[in-house]
Amino acid sequence: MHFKSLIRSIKERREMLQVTQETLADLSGVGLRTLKQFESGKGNPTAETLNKLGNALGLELTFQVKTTTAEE
Amino acid sequence: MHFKSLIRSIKERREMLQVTQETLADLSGVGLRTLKQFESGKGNPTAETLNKLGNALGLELTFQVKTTTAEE
DNA sequence: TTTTAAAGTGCATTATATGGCTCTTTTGTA
DNA sequence: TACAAAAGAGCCATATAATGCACTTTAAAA
Repeated sequence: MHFKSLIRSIKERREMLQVTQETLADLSGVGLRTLKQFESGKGNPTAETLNKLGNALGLELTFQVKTTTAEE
Repeated sequence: MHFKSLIRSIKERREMLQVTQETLADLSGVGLRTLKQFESGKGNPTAETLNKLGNALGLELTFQVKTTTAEE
């Protein structure tokens, strides 16, 4: 699934800030169980949930125009 | 809700490309009913649904680091 | 090692997103 | 105006996201 990269962003940012899943769950208002699911590669988060997590980590969920440059 | 801006992106892009809701629904695989809901300001789309719509429109769902005014 | 905090999982319940069908409202055009 | 296409909304069945609780696994420190 595509949101894997979104979750990766969450996880990387969380770890960069040295915040535990539990703390992030508390700060964001997202259930710990839910956050664990995402970071272990499962689930299909809603925009609201992604926003909550993003807000707590200083990340903003956006649509970017895909520039058809080369590959990655 | 925050995903309003995401939906706005979808809608603006769709209209810019002169694609109807129905066509976008077909192209993206998202139900027409669901797309209508979003564009009329309701609902809480999942990452998967946002991705489907984004893919059909050349938009990519990403997390951006929030820069408060000046930073690098 | 042993201990312990953090992370991951199974199960059950509740809340809600999805999507088809149908009808109404809005909008653009002749 | 009138008409047709597009957009919006109500109803509702189904699928699944969110969540808590209890348990297991992992990893890092003592």
